[in-house]
Amino acid sequence: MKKHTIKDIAQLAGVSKGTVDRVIHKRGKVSEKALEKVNKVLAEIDYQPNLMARSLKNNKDYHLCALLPNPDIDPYWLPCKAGINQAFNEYKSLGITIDTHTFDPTSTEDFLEVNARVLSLNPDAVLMVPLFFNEATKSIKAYAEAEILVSIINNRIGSEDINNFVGQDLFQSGRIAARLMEMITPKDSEIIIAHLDEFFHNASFMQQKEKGFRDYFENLLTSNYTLKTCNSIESNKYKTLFDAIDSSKNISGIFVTTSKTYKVAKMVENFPNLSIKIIGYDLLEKNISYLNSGAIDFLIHQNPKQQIYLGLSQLAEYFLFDKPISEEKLLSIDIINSENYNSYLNQ
Amino acid sequence: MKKHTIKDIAQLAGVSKGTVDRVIHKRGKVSEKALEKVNKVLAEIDYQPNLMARSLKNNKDYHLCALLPNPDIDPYWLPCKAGINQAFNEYKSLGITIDTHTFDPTSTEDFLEVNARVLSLNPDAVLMVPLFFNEATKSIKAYAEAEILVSIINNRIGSEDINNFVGQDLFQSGRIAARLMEMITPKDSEIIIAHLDEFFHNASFMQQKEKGFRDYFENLLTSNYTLKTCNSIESNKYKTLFDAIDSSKNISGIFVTTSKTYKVAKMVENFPNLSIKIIGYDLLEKNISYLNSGAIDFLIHQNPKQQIYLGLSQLAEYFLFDKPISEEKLLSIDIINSENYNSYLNQ
DNA sequence: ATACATAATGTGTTCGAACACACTTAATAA
DNA sequence: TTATTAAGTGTGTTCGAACACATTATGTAT
Repeated sequence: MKKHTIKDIAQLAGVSKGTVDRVIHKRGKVSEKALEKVNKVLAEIDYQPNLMARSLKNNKDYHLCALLPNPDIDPYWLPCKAGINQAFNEYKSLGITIDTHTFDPTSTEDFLEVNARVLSLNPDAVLMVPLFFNEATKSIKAYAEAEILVSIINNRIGSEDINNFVGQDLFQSGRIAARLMEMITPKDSEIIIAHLDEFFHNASFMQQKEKGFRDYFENLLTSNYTLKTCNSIESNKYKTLFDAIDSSKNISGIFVTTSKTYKVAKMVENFPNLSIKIIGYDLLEKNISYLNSGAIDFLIHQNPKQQIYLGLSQLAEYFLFDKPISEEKLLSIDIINSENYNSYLNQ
Repeated sequence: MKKHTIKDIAQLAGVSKGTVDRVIHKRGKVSEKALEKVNKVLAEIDYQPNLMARSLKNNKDYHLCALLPNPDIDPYWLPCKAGINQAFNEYKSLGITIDTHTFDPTSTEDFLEVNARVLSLNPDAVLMVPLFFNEATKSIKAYAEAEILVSIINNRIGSEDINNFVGQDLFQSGRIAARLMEMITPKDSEIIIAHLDEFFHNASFMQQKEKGFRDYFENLLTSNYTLKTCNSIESNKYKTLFDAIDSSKNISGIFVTTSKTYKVAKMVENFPNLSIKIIGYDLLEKNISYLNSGAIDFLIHQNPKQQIYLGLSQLAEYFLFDKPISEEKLLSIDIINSENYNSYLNQ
């Protein structure tokens, strides 16, 4: 398993390295005889170009922009900073620069504005959380026209100009929650699917989870749960959810489709006589605290840190080593309880 | 954030690149005046050597050996092949070769023999599953004397000559199982901890899981489960476990500390009147099949593929880019049910 | 002052791929 | 026949770090 260089091949084929180079890169200007000689050698050996040398010769700096919601407004995005740093440290000595731009997740205007700013920086690629469908589609088109690669994470939206998606299968995520819920609640009891989010843009993602959740229970032959959906928003102090619990004293579980699971855990404290199991999303500090106290039973980990790290590293390796970018990278969907959350925080 | 090269630094400091090189590598033969000038420049800028150039100049081939139990004998190790391939493909163009050596997990002699063979190959590093404590310790010492790096995965054993461990916290893994078991079994019922393994060397690892499992239940204030330990081996058709279930009609759960969980699921089919929850280990085909049928409730994923991949890639990046090797890398401990196993198989 | 050692410094080459450029050959037109 | 073009081929340089080697300064002994 010797390592062959272009020089080796040239010698074996009895031509110069220039000719070998032209054959390999199909630059033409090669006689049939020479082409044949080189191809014969190439067929015999397994030529693997030295990526270090290639990359050194190229010696370009690549500029990536990460575009995500402001973690101060939605703490779900907090771990992303660590993911970006990890990618930054890994690739900074290889000619990759990464900078972060955050936008207000409550404002489509801000989203567009930040995108315009990023576009004007003319980076080589953008990694974006496409929170708002219409605005994201528009921005992505603009990037494509400027020949800027676009990867998206967390929320899958369709577009021909997207090179790469990293995230989870939300429908399946709902099914996982349903299976867990089935295991810890009494048969045929009543379960609430709670959508807690002031951000309307999350609607479609919450619904995918709900669909998966309902799908699981609909296909259960051995039991007959009652599922109720409840939309509830903070500005209303989540009154709809409170009323739903209050009116029916038969609720055994609540599936919270967003990271605001801790709000539900807190609310349930008002009903000490009820035994309500709670399954929700994301390793926010407050969620973990309720997980530890037993108020929350399971969390599903959407792993924003890993999402952004994988998205960035795919882009970096594409530029540096020509590695193909996978169109879609689905992360594992992690089930979290009070005993294993710690093993994920240190990842 | 300009990229500085040695030539840049030389120019800024008013010396030659040779002098800068001597300062950076502390090779001596530099006058105090020159040293000062160069250090001043180095303090001002953030010099990051170009790893591509460094690695190209080095242009060494590094040889890694992976040493693991034969997957045909213990299917737990089956996914490792994919992990090795992944690392191989990632690093083959960068001058890393990896070859795999398997040993019979029932034979300490074979383990020693394979280790001797690997030693005679004189690789740069060995990634080993140290199945047998004494024999592994001995082999590791031999590698260290030959100045061969040693990483271990899956089973942590202590030794000064080990550079790196990748695996899981088995005690915590037992606690996770316990928490799950608590959630799906009635209070104060009887639970069996089943050690199913013909390989005596696994004893200590099974015991760590048992300790964690018991630790969780011992610290429970609100309930009082009865835990029984049961060692059972195949050559005896797992009769001890059968008798344990048969004698007490009050068993609500079995925690299987090995990947042979499917054996227990199969056995429980003989007791259709009992409702016994089963929690065990590893994504073997047979285990997944019982997970789908509902006979197994949870599996804990020990992720052998990821373990071996991470171990190998740490070694590769150490040789190629001088990245420090972390002494210990603890993987997340994944909880698997019938709905999320698929998201792990595609990782 | 000259010879000679040693310290200090600078220059040149290498790694492999990529590509610019110079050169050779053959073919065609004037 | 000579000039001209195009096709084909080979040579040389670059990327940045590492290090061998050549060269220059500085000192000490004779």
